[in-house]
Amino acid sequence: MQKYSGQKRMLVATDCIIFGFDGWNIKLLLVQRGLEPEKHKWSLMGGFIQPSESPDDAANRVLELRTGLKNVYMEQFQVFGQPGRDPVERTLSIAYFALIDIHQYEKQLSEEYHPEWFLLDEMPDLIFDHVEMVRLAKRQLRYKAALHPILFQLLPEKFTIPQLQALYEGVYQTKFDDRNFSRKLLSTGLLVKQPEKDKLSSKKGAFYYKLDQSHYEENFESFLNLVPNPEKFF
Amino acid sequence: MQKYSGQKRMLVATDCIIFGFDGWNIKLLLVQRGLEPEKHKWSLMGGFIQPSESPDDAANRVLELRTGLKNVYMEQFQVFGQPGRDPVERTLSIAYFALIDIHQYEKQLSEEYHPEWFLLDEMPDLIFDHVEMVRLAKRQLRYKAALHPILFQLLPEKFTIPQLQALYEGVYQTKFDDRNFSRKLLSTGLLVKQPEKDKLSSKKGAFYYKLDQSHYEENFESFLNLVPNPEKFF
DNA sequence: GTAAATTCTTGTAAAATCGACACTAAATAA
DNA sequence: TTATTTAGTGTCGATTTTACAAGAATTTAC
Repeated sequence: MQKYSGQKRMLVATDCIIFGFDGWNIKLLLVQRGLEPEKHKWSLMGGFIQPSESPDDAANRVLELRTGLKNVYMEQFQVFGQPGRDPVERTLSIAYFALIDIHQYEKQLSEEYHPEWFLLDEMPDLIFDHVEMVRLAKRQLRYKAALHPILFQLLPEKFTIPQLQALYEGVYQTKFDDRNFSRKLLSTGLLVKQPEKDKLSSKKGAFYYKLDQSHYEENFESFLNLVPNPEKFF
Repeated sequence: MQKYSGQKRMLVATDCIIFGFDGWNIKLLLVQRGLEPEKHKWSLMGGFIQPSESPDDAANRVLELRTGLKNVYMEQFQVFGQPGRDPVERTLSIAYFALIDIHQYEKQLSEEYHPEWFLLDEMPDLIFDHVEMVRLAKRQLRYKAALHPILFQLLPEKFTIPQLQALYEGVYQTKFDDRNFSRKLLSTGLLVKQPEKDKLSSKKGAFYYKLDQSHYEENFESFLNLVPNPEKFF
């Protein structure tokens, strides 16, 4: 194999900010780092890109290895590459954020790395520049979710409108008008009403809905307006 | 220096899709590749990241080296990292797009690498996966410009509303209603009217405007609506 | 077993925004 | 002086958004 001479190679990793939603709060999945330096300190889930892998492959492999989950919504959002960010040696990190249904995860939990969920405002100190990664991932999540229906990925297959609203309110840390929210949501045509109600979280009970999958994929690019004045939140 | 053992290092480059606007059409600045393989074939402007540089530093250095331009609007938008994308050896590329005032460029042109401007639909074959990079950069440009006032970066300091409209029409390959466009634009409060008119491109002459720089920076995150039904164009 | 309480969902009306089209104004060319 | 071109403002109806009200389905309290 030919080589480009006189150039310095470097390690490249992926790190993934994994968001989950437990019905009340947004959470973040963290692990304790398994190797020196900073061993046992909390960290995002990451790993080095292998020779046969694309960055997306690597991010998916790491996610599956650590959580057992496949086919997760994941999006590359930024490269972190300050020369000194990893004190051991020059390492570039491609940051992803992933959205998973927290309950689906609990069943498939991989025990080996004992990951834990943290509330966003109870996050421990993280290694390297991971705090900054989380900050930008939150920002990116707010940005993207203001325009596109990605937050559905955090809910189970069947969910109620009040659940979805609680999720939006968690992401934007504010209250929305219930009446307008549900009407806007239904007018998108993304939801398919189910015959059953969820009777756990309220007296009256709210009907379950599913995503209209084909409609969802077709209209993923078009802009929603579930969040009034989204620029206020960036 | 400690090392992570058992991991494969790789080359990391930046490639930059440079957009310009000549008053009528959007153009792309390309160079002929200076090293084997594919020497002399057309290519985006790129270069390897050096040990002391962040990816942003590298992208700016390459841009200045090739065009003489500093302080250019530039945005990282995607990592390209398929294992076989560079046949010589594993190379990751962090893709940026840049927006420059084509006339300002012409004066500072660096002759060494004889770059050339190409119309988007008269683009030559490019090396590696650069055609795909350009495709995604165009898409990203349309996406971002539908929401945020980035296209101003392609115009000189003083410009007219019809010029700006021509630019938007070039990006989206469509006609907008002149009357609605200018009214929307003025209502953003981003523009400061100048006393002089541009008398070159029309009989009546259109007033020059400048960007209100502080207003521009403050409101960069808020969403515009200069492009009706933007989702149609993605 | 009835009334009160909770909360999900549909209604309504005012306000703001958007888009289609008309028209005026400024300058030049003939 | 008149015709021509084109920049920019006006108007109005349609649509969308927001704020606030009321109705409907349950469950709990007594």
